[in-house]
Amino acid sequence: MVKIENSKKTIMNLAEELLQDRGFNGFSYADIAGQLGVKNAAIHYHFPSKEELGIAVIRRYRERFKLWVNNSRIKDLSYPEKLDWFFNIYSDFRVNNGKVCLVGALEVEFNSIPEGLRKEVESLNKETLVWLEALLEDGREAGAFQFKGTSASKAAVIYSSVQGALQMARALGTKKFREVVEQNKQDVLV
Amino acid sequence: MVKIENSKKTIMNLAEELLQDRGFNGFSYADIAGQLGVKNAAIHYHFPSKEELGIAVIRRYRERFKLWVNNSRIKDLSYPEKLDWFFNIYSDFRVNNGKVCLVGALEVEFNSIPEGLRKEVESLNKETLVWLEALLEDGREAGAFQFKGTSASKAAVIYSSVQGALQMARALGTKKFREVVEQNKQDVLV
DNA sequence: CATTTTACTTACTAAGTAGTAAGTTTGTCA
DNA sequence: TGACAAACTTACTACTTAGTAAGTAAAATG
Repeated sequence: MVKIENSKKTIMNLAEELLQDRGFNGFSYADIAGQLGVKNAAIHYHFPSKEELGIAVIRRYRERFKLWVNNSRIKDLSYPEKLDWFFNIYSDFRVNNGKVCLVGALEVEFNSIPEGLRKEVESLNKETLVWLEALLEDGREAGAFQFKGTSASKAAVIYSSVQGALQMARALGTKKFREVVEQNKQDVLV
Repeated sequence: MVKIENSKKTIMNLAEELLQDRGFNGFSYADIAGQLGVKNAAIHYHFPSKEELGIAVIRRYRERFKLWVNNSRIKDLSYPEKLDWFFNIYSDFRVNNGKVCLVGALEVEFNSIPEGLRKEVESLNKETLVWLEALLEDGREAGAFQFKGTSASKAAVIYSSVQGALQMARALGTKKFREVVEQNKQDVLV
């Protein structure tokens, strides 16, 4: 018997990577078990269904995001620095094996994933937009940002473009992703 | 024996819809055969492998785009009208059963689709960006558009954001997609 | 030390996957 | 009318999928 240390966490880490690499329909329990050197059923012991595994991964991601944005290390940054921090989340995805955003990946498969997963994706998407919208709103009032339209619609453009750019970079390379980030920054920084 | 009229075309139409609805790994030959009322093998007769079917669909889409942009009905439009035409392609996707962009869908699955398909996606993505970049470049010179940065990077932001917004609309609704289109227009129109 | 709980393996099911080979029906054309 | 090709069906293979039930080994607990 092969024992995994910190089983649940390790399985979720792998599932998260696979999700960002191939999407929900693109990986199987066998992929996870294989990489960990255990049998399929060992994964089912910790996460009876694939839906539960997916939900656990996104729920953890949501918690992580909540912790980050409420952490003083990020809360005390200037407005442009906060925006940079946001872009860097996705730059790290790109650099780290060409991952895409969890939200985008699961929304492409939205019509073929379980209900519970869809709800989690919706929540994560909303929470991210709410944070970004507040940043843009406050930053504009403080004179750090400038842009036309509402901060809600500008947040939607920025988030959706970063999401799309991570996907585009799969076909066109990292340079294309960086182009999108730099253009977005130019578009809002005073 | 059930005969399909215009078999190849009908199969490609269905495959395109399924691709935009669930992605490449999200549909099977059985889905197509079932909807057409024929057997699996009938699909294999026209498209021996799933890769060939996928390639055929994207190649046809590329041809269609080429024909459109070279058609006088679009070529003779004003710069803002051309931009509107571009956005309307994707608005139609959204309205028509919440489809997403072929490029985005296949780039999410990029690491788990056949080689030949990846090359087609890359080509379609490039061709779209080249057209949009030229529109922005010429429109800016003519005084119809204004934006910071290069027309290449602005084209990348617009295209990736529309791609991302179609996905986002799956979780957050059509309103969110429209928000992104309107914001993009405000960002470039003088 | 005995018992129970945790974390796995073995062995399986039922369903779905792409793909193939051989046979059948139907329309076309010489 | 006969031959042939096009467009299917039947019947199958080999493989992968999520998920389950029963058994085992090791660690924790009393």
